[in-house]
Formats: sequence, structure tokens, C-alpha cells
Amino acid sequence: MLLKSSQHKQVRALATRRELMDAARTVFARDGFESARIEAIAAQAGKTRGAFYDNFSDKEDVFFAMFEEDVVRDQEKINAALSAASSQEEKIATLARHLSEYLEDRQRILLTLEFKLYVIRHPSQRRRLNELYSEMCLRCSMTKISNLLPELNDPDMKKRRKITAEVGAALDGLALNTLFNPESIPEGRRRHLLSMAAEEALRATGGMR
Amino acid sequence: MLLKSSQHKQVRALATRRELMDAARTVFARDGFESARIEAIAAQAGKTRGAFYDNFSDKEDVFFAMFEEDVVRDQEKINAALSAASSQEEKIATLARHLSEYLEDRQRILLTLEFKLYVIRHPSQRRRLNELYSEMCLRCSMTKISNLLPELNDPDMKKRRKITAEVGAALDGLALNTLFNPESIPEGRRRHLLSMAAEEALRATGGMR
Amino acid sequence: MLLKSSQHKQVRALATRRELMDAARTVFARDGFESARIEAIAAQAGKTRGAFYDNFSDKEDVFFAMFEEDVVRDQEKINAALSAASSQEEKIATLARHLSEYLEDRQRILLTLEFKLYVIRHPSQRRRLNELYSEMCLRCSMTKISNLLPELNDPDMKKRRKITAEVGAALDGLALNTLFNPESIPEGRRRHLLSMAAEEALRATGGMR
Amino acid sequence: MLLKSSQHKQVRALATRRELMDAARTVFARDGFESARIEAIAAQAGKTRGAFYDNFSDKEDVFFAMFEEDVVRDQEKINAALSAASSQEEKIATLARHLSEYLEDRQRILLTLEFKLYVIRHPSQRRRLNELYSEMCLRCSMTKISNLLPELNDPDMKKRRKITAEVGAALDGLALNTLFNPESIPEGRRRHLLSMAAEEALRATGGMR
DNA sequence: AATGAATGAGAATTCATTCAT
DNA sequence: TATGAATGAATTCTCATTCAT
Repeated sequence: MLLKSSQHKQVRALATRRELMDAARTVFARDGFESARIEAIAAQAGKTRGAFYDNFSDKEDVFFAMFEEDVVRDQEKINAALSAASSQEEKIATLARHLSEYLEDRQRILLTLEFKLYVIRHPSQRRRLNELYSEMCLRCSMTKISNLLPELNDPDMKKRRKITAEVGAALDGLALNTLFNPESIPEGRRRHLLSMAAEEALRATGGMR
Repeated sequence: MLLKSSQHKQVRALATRRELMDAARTVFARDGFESARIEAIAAQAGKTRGAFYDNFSDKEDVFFAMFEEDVVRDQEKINAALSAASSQEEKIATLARHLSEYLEDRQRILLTLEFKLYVIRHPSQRRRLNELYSEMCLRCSMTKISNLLPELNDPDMKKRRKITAEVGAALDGLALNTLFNPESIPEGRRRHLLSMAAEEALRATGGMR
Repeated sequence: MLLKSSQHKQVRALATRRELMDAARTVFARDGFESARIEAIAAQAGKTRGAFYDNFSDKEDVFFAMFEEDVVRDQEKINAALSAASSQEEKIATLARHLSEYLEDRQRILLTLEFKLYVIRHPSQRRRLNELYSEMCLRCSMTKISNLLPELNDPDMKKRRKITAEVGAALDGLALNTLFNPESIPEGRRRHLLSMAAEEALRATGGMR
Repeated sequence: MLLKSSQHKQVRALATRRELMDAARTVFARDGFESARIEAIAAQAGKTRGAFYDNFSDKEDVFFAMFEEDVVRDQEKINAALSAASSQEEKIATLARHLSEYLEDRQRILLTLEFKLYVIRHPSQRRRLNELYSEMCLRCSMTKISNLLPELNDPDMKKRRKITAEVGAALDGLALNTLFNPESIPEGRRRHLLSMAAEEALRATGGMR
């Protein structure tokens, strides 16, 4: 009986945490990290400030928790898709689709930019983020690309990083400017440039023959 | 006499405005628009808050004034350099140098990102910026590139815009990721990718034969 | 349990609101609307500025809330007294007593003057006050006089308004000058003039035979 | 030469003082004493803050200077009119006209209310105003009425004061409520009530036979 | 006498955070 | 767990006032 009750409580607690993180995603994307108000996040989740502080210590806490979740969820999703793909061509097509999807996802783009700007501006905080940070640093630069394309599993980690970084840079640049001025680069062209970037990165690291 | 006195005052007033704008540049680049405190700007300029409000109506005001000044100053600088260059090769080299310089200028990069994010998040404010905005929108996406390379003065404005936008995107992406993780893309590589982007943009629009 | 807790909170919240309104009454009467400091109101209530902003949006908000409350409370008080009176003479005596009491109530007088001056100076705000305003406009000019003397319930609303307005004017004039220079018009004389004003108003509108 | 020049300066200085006082009248009537800004007064006079401080020590200073001037000017004006009148009837008609005019003068009314409220709220300042205050206290309660009707020059000063105070109160009450709600008491009625008040005051003090 | 740049005290307002329930 | 009243630090902004010219 007691167990059941406490289990129920735990379920509820997790649900609340989830709702708050979803709310945070919406609010951070809309208002930016600095302008986002904790009250706004709580309200968006249909909760009160108290519930927020029961689940997170502060704004940074929820921001990183939420962002990490996004990265992990993404990875799992791509992992699954890649596993389902049989040929190398299919895998590449799968990856391309995901990158394109990312370019369409205004919320994700804004959150990524926000995260990067935050890290750029708070290098000292890296300590606080300890391991989480380093992993994220890897992940959020689209490290997924290398992690998830087993074919790219070159023993030379540096090479993988390079590919990731370059494609990530192209992605960020296209994303930022598409948001800034949607007409500046048409969709087809964006796709083309992205594949070019991927190709060039692969060629440069000898990842393609 | 009166003239002399009022002239002197004007000089002082302009000097103060200048000092505040310079201070704003430093503070905005360091803290970001949202986190920047007006007191910090005033203090950085060695003035008090009152002096700030004598010169600007609010944070946004000084931000845009300062950013516009940067854009204009940049344009004038490049214009002069390009005029001094005689051959096409020299002009391209000049341009390349400026882009590279931009990539090294942490402050400028951060301010540009800040500006773009601000515009992305406040589309309604475009009205306030009226003409200034549209001009900036053009300029800050490195429109200079097209404006200043007379050879690129294709009557087809659309083509020029495309080149600008694409090279601008590459620049932003490289800049952001270099700041985020300086080791990710080495300098030489950055330069190479930038020239590739320029080349590709030119080729795509037929701007090169 | 939850009910009990939330009820308690509501009680506390209402008590705080009440304390703030009482404090506002004191401070506005003492310092006037413009000079009144929100901090002074909060402090007078033994609260902090934060508590003030939890309950009111700004100074105007608390001012009107408090003033309306006064008007309503007054009306209820007079209503009760008039209902308890059996004869016409008694009712008139009751009313006279209330008017005299008002003349002795420095706080009420100052608040009424403050309210009227505010409305005079902010005709545009009438929109904000919407219905509240029109009702107040009626009430605060001692409309109570007509509303509460059922015998005065002349179907001709205009007549009632006139009586109200004239007696109200006499009241305001006497009140202001008594505050300004207490010796100028002795108490007995004030009372006499007030009853004259009432009489004259009744005669002029045919409210008396 | 020098003399001429310094004379000229003095003339200019006086003119500036005058312009500032006129500006103050406008601004105080429009915004009220507390809300009136020194900058607004200077600007209204086409001057700068510096000129203001050359002529007045602070807001209170200009307020009282200006108000006193009004009272004096009024007195002189009425004095002249009364001197020109030959019969007692004419004198009374002259006085009545002036009172009516006052009721139409929104600016004067507001300034008087402002002055009275200020004095009510700052009894301690009476010291600062020293003699000026006591004289004003007399004057501004429409003491003119007694001062200027030589016929009322009853050796019994108290009687004169009473008449003044009562008519003053009627005037204030009518004025305030007319401003507050212009339709409440029609012009004709206002005039009637005013004359009633005058009559009653005269009767009460035996000033009329 | 007049200017207006600069100061700095003071007031309003917002919001993260705490805590009793 | 969750609530929301209350706090108070931090910040923006306004304005009276000074002072060098």
C-alpha cells in the first residue's frame, strides 16, 4: 500500500519534472535564456514557482537538463533510424534528412544557439557542468554525425571531430541566417550547401575515397 | 566667444557619446545584450548613469547606434582598401583578408550574433528600426562583400544577395563554432572553407567564369 | 486539509491587502497622491514593497481601490442609519450628522480632494476607470445624499443630481477652507451654512414643499 | 556706456524672470505642483534649467512668487475697477463679475487649489514663507472681497474675515466641482449660489442692512 | 546671464528565492 | 509534493541641482 503510494508519488514527480522541462523548452526558445522568467516556465507547465524549485535549483539547471535531454533524444532517434537503414547510401540519406529537419526546427536552432552563446560567455561554468559539459560540447556540435555513422568510426578521433565541427559550423551558419532572413537562402540551396559541407569535410579527413 | 564655448560643449558631448558607445561595445560583447547593465556601460566609460541617459534613451538605443556605427566604419574601411587595390586579384585578396580579420575579432562576432538573435526574437521591433533595420539587414549579412566588389555589381541584385548571404552564413557558422570550441577548426582550415564558400557562391550565381 | 490550507492563505492574502489599503489611506491623506511613496505605504503596513506589488499594480491602483472602498463603506453605513430612522425628521438629522462628521474627518476630506484633483487632471484615465469612474463620479459628489434619502427619490434623476452637486460643492468648499484656515469659519457657522445649502438645493429642485 | 549696458542686462533679467513665472503658471496649472518639472517650466519659457536657477532657488520659490503675483495683479485690477465704479450697486456688480470670471478661469482655480493644498500639507513651511505666508493666507481666501469693497471696511476685522472666508468657501466648492464635473451645476445656478453666499455672509456679519 | 553636460540621490518595478502551510 | 505569500536584492529611469564655460 505504502509502496504503491510512494510509487505513485514518484510517477507524479517525474511527470511534473517532464512538464517543466517541456515548458522550459518553449520558454527558452521564445524568450532566450536571459529573458526567460522562472515564473513563465512554471506557468507554461501549469504549475507554480514552488514546483519549479522542487525540481530544479535554478534556471541554468533546467536549461542544461532540458538541452541534454534533447541531445540524447536526438541521438536515440537517429541511432534507431540508422540501425534500420541497411546500405551506406540509405544511412547517408537518413543523416541528410535529419540535418534538413534540424534546419526546419526553429525551436531547436534557437536553443542550440542559446546554449553555445551561454557556454561562450561562461567558460568558468564549465567546472559546474563537469563531465556533462565535455560530453555536450562534443554532442551538440553535431558529434552525433560521427558517433552515429559507424562507417565514420575512424580510429582517428581527431578526424571525426573535424568532420563534425565543420558540418556543424555549416549547419549553424545556415540556421542562424535562415532565421535572421528566411528569404536569403532558399531551401534547395541550403540542402545543397549542407551536402557540400559534408562532402568537403569527408574529403579533407580522408573519410571518403 | 559664445560660438567657441558652444563648440567646445558640442565637442565634449560628442566625445562622451563616443566613450559611451565604445563602452557599450565592450560590455555588450562581454555580457550579451540582455545581461548588459546600463550602469556597467556608464562605469566602463568612466561616466555615471545620468550621462548615459543624456545620450541614449535606453539599452536598445545604444546597442543599435553602436552596431550601426560598426557596420558603417567597416564599410568605409573596406571601401578605402578596395579602392586602393588595382587588380581584381588584389581586390579579392583584400576582401579575403577582411573576412579573416573578422573571424579573429571575437568582439565583432559576438556583437553580430547578438544583433541577429535580437532581430530574430523581436521581429515587431523592425518597425522601430524602420529604414535602419532594412539597411542593416543587408549590411550585417556581409552585404559589403557585394557592394564593395564592383566587379560583382551584377545588375541582378538577387544574385548579389545570394552571394552575400551564403558567404555570410559560412562566416557566422565558422565564427560561432570557433568561439564555442577554438580547437575544432584550425585557422588554415577556416580560411580554406571560407574561400570555398566564396567560390561556390560565385559559381552558383554565375559570378565567376 | 488542502482546503483548510488554501483558505488560510486566502485569509492572509486578504488581510495583507486590507492592511495595505489602510496604510495607503494614511499615506495618501498625509502626503498627497503625487508625493506618496509606495515604500511608505508598504512600510506603514509593516510590509515590503514586494507585498505591495503582489496586491496592486501601481499607486493609482491602490488609490482607486482604497477610495472606492471608502465610498462603498460610507454608503453602507449611511444606508443602515437611514433604514433605522423612522421619521423623515430623523432621516434628515441622520444625514446632517453624517455631513458634519465628514467635515471633521480631515483624512476623508483630503482624500476626496485628492481624488477630484486627480480626475480633473487625468480626464483620459477615465477610460481606465470605465464604469467605476462614472459610478464614483456620482458617488463621491455626495450622491449618497440623493440615493439614500428615499424621499428624494424623485423620478427626475436630474433633480437629484443637482441637489447632490450643490450640497457637495458646499461641503467641498467648507472642507477645503476649514483645512486651510481652521479659524476662518467656526463650527456652528459651518453647520448652518451646510443646512442652508441643503435647504436651498431642495427648494430649487422643488424637492421641498 | 557701461551703465546703459548694465541697465539693459537688468531689463533682460527681469524679462527672463517674467517669462519663467508665466511659464510656471501654465505648467503648475497643467501638471500640479508635485508633478511639475523644472525643466518643463524652463522649456515652456524657451529657456534652459540654468536660467531657472539664476532666478529662483527651487520649485517652491517660483510657485509662491508666481502665485503672489497673481494675487497682487488681481487686487490691482479689481481696485481699479472698483475705483471707477461710482455707486454701491455698480461696485457690487463689479465684484460679482470678478467672482464669475474667476469661476471661468480654470487655470486660476487649479492654482488656488494647488496653493491651498500645499499649505494644508506643509504647515511647517509657514516659517519659510514668513510674512508672505500670512498675507497670502489672507489674500488668497478672496480677502480681496473685503479689502476691495471699501464699504465693507468695517473696523471689525473679524467680520471682514468672515465674509471673505465664507464667500471664498462657496467659490472654492463651486469651482472644484465645476472642474470635476462641468455639467453638475449650470452657470446660471452657479452665479445664483455665489450671490446667495455673498448675501448670507453679509447678513450674518451685519454687513448689510 | 545663460547654457547644457554631468552628477547622484531617490523612486518604481521586477524577479529569483524562501518558507510556512 | 505543491502552493503562493512574502522578501529583498538588483536594476532601470527620472530629475533636481551643480558647475565649468
